[in-house]
Amino acid sequence: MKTNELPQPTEAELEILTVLWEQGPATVREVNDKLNERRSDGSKEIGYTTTLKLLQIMFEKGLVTRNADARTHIYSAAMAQTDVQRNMLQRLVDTAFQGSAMQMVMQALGDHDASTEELQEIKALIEKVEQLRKV
Amino acid sequence: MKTNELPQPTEAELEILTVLWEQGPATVREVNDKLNERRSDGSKEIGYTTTLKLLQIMFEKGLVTRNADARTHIYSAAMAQTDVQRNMLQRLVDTAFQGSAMQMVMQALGDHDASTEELQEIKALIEKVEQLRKV
DNA sequence: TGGTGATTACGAAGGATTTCGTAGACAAAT
DNA sequence: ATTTGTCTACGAAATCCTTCGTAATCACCA
Repeated sequence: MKTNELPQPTEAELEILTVLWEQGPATVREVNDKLNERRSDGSKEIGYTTTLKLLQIMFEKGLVTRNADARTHIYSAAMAQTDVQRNMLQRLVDTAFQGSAMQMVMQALGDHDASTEELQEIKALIEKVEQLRKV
Repeated sequence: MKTNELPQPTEAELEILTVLWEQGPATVREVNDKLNERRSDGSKEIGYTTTLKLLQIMFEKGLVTRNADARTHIYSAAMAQTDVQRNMLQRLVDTAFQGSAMQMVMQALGDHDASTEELQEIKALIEKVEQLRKV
């Protein structure tokens, strides 16, 4: 397992991590079931051994930990969801927005319909930052 | 060339598109040179035929167009930078933020140091949206 | 005890991405 | 005309990701 590297989960790995973040520690069977539940669309079912193999690889990469005391192992996400989100977002900003996070934010605000509450929340955050800055 | 599909440029493809967006239409040689210029780090130089092959593949995918009138072809980005940014951002929001663009915005605002001007810009945008909503 | 079902480990196939070597065509210069 | 250099096209190697089949192991229970 490499040290000191940012987690760069792939598409399938991110799906599994999302399940673990939502459900907490889980067995392969539980992860696989959840994965197929949220696949309500017509897409093909994911085989059990596919999920198993992915979790084994993720374990080697350090993306998950596992408790192998019992025969049926229990897997857990190795890092907080917000940390992974932060890294993925940073990567997108670097590669697609030439490092300009604000340009990205402007685009997101323009494209998406924020609720009144969300806009208030963002304004509040901005004002908090501004207050901190004035002092 | 497939129709009606969202552009999903890979890492290397995005780098090439960025060059084309910055420079405008360019030859393989020009793209390759720019690619290696911006690689100021210690990473290995990209070979000419590597860039050529990528542009040929991108042409087949419809990511770029080309003028093949002359022996030396001229390549252009097939879509606007903002459109590609929009798609990539949407994809990240869907996969990593469970579709919550606002959660993503909040995280970006929290993580990055926005300048006072940028914060003003964002506030102005929010207020514009709110005004539109009141009417 | 012997069979049934679940679990892990392993390997490998298939596809996509990135890389580059080589061959053939063409143009300019000597 | 021959050489030299640049360009395109093509194929293929190396790597990664996703998928699953198979074999071995274990637990349970009839």
